[in-house]
Amino acid sequence: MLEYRLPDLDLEQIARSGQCFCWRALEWGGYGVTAAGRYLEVKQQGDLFCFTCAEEEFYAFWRGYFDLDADYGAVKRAIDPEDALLTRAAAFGGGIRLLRQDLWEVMVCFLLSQNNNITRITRSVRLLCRRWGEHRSAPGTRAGSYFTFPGPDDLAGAAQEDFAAIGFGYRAKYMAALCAQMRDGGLARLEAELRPADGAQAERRLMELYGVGKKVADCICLFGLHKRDFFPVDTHIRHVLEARYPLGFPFERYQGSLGILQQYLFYYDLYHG
DNA sequence: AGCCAGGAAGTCC
DNA sequence: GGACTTCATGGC
Repeated sequence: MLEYRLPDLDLEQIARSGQCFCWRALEWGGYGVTAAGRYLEVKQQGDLFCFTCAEEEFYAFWRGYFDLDADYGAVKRAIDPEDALLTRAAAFGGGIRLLRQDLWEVMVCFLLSQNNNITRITRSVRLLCRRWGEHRSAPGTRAGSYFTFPGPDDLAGAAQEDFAAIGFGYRAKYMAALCAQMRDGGLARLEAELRPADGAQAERRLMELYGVGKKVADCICLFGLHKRDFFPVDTHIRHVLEARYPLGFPFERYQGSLGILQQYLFYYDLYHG
């Protein structure tokens, strides 16, 4: 059990932020986090966090996952104090961080996200993992075991109908096509192409995938490739931009952290009273 | 309480 | 511009 005091981090906000769909709220107040074949339980009390992993694994993986090397306080301080909405949004959802998630997991989750809601996406992902993921034991955690997120090769035996049956709806055909393309090294080749690419190239390449339009491609770039200047525009953000930034959002001013501000605005629009 | 309509982090044709 | 799957959600 590891304990750290960490700034600018709020587990509940991240869990509800809609950037990840593999977190589970546990009865005792902690969260079970599945990512890239690993599992961790973490509990927050104020700015004090208890992690179930060993220090070694924390530094090797989870520190990066939670993006703990980035200075979110600096991002918030750089917000124009005359921008009342952004200031309020950052105060309201200031515990959100951009997780460094697994690319494949993000691709699948956001392929599912179109015309869908967070609750239902989470449910579909849970069913996907339970059916095709690997059941592993997790000593030192309260749950004791977890299911990994199945990779494209794990899903070789899954048909379009199987995806439809776990709530994918009409998106099942996108998922089947994605799995077919990403099997047998396809995913590794795509990732090798995307990582070094600039934002525009990565976005264009992702949009070639069936079922991936600009919005989903932008989410994959932001959450799956950690390209921090993507600013996905969905129905909520579109509404905010139209209502609150009639002269245009100051994209140039916030180069380098646009994705974080997008998260603050999205979360604020979704949950503030 | 139980039903029903509108809507959900959009994309394809 | 219309169709698309399904279902949690809120209004009545």
